[in-house]
Amino acid sequence: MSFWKPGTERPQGRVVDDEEGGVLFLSGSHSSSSSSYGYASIEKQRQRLPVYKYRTAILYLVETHATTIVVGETGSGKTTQIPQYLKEAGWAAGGRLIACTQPRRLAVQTVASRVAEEMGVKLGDEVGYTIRFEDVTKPDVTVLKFLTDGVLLREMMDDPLLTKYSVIMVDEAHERSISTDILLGLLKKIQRRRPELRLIISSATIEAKSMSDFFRMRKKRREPENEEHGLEVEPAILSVEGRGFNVQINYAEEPVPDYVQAAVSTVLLIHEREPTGDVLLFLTGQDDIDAAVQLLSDEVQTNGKQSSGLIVLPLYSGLSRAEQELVFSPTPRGKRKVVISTNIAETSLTLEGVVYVVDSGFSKQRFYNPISDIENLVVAPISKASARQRAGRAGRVRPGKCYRLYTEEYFLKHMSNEGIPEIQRSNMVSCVIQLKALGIDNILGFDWPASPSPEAMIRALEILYSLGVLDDDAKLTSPTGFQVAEIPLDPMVSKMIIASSELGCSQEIITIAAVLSVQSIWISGRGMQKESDEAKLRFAAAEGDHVTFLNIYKGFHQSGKSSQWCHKNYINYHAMRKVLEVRDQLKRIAQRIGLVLKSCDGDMQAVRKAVCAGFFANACHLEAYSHNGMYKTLRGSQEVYIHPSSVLFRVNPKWVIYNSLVSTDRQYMRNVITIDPSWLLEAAPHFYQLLKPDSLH
DNA sequence: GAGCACTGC
Repeated sequence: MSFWKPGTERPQGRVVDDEEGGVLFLSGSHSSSSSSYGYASIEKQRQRLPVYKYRTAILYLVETHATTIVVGETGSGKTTQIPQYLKEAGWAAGGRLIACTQPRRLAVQTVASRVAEEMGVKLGDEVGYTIRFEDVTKPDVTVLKFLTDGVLLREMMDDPLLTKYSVIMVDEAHERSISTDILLGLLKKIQRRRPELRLIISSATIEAKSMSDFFRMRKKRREPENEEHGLEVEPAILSVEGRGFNVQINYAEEPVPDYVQAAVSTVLLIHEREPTGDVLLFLTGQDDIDAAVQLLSDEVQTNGKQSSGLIVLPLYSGLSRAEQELVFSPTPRGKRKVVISTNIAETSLTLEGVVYVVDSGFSKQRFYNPISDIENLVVAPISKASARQRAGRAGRVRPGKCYRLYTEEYFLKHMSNEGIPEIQRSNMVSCVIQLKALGIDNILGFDWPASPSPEAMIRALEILYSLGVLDDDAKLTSPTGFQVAEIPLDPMVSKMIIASSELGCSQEIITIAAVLSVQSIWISGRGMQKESDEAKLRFAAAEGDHVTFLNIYKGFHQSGKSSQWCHKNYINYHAMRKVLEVRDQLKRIAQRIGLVLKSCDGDMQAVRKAVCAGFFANACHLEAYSHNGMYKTLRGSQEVYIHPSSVLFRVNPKWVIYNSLVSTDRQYMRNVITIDPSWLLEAAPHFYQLLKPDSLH
């Protein structure tokens, strides 16, 4: 094991043990084995959670502070217990509600049902939840409401001050998702108008200090509003220890030249030298993972003796439901499971039984370039916070070990403390329209927990202006702007839907919008390319991918929404169910905002014009001299190609519009449709007026 | 002839 030096034993050997270790939030004492078996009443179990001994403190802080920040590691029980404490203390009296937000739907559902169970009530009565497509609450009965932060943002459109809530707990704030950040910015504004509202920001990392700075109330001269309420303006910070076990950290002695290879060797070393316990290996994406699975499987084949007993399983979101579920099956006696995963296992999924974590130090991250208006997925180094989170995955059942495929020096000196918040890595178009719809006029002056770049904001304003969603004063136009804001999709898609109402093809366009909003309706898999491609040809339309989607939807509908039909045609049944759900929601919204639901009965010109009305900015022209299918974007003369998965691949029509770009070695257009260039001037005269008329021929 | 980290309304 010369490649590795033994882990540097830190004080208490905790996961959160680095140079900032002693700061303020780490309570040293924690029970290392509080899990016990056998019967215990729910009440006893609740009292055994680390958060229980802070119950009085938390309630006191919430009573006396506008904002309370709770730093708690996984297993502290904060998410399930704090809402119950608040209810027990009377915060839900008088028809008020307590809200607890989560970034993900699954978490909302599981936490809500757990809390309902602990309280001995039926889910949907006193304890309920709301996620997109599912509202499991009862008016005047539900007092504890769990919801995604996105849903709470939507609720603000009807009730900007969130008047029915007495306390709002924003959980997992350290993940810094876009909707969490918007929510935090808006909640800060609400606090000024509603000093009686209490906020609890719950986070797993030590970033609490910057969060505290953000929520510090400025004292206004002459009107010490909050002092009248007897509230502290300074947020309170409380730290609750977790219930994880010690994780011993090991670093690479030297930087590794190839992390996939190093990861595979490390897994084999663990298998050879360490006692039983499953291994979780973090890589960046499907390519890495498939390569590692292959290398390990080869090893098992050729070197059977040492590596027998290894069960190697890949895990990423693109896998089918059944393939994903394999990783949760219990490891047979005498075997060792190795799960090779993307970041999905860092936050979204929890694997029990993991004792060893191998961390490559990388993940795929989205970056947005506001100059080219292109979002890219890039393999980038993770932050210290992520590294700790990954390591913690080894300490859920018993003390574990984490092998970092980078040096300690690299960790200490070169890794950033926190990742870049998503809002600084994304296109801001949806964000801007949401704020506008909530009446925030001065978008550029909005007080964010982390500010997006001015370039990204300006680019978003430009795009929204060209869509006719914002006017010269950057106010929402009526009705288009307000309608776009009501539709929970990218504004370009929303604009397409609105245009389809006038063009008489809204039934078709709503179907297309629903298909575009799911990841992929095709079954992916390396072994079945050929069959899958042949199936695609059965639906292929000369106009392009959007019309092909219509053909598929029609076939699915005519089959009676049959899963066998999907299977036969290499179409993902679950994705199609999702399409139906989204389509239903869009239909309801369209009716509510006064759009005409109408079918164009096969007039695909209307459909193409509607696509044009939303996506005119993505128009491309085939280069005349090009023999390899090179297109240039009209707007920026960017070099782009039709993606091989498109039905128009190798067809290469002269004029196309794409739905999105995928950047690898080239820029590929995904989901492409043919257009007539004269429609561009019709759809967006202001946008294309500078182009010479002859350039459109 | 290529490939989609992960969420969410």
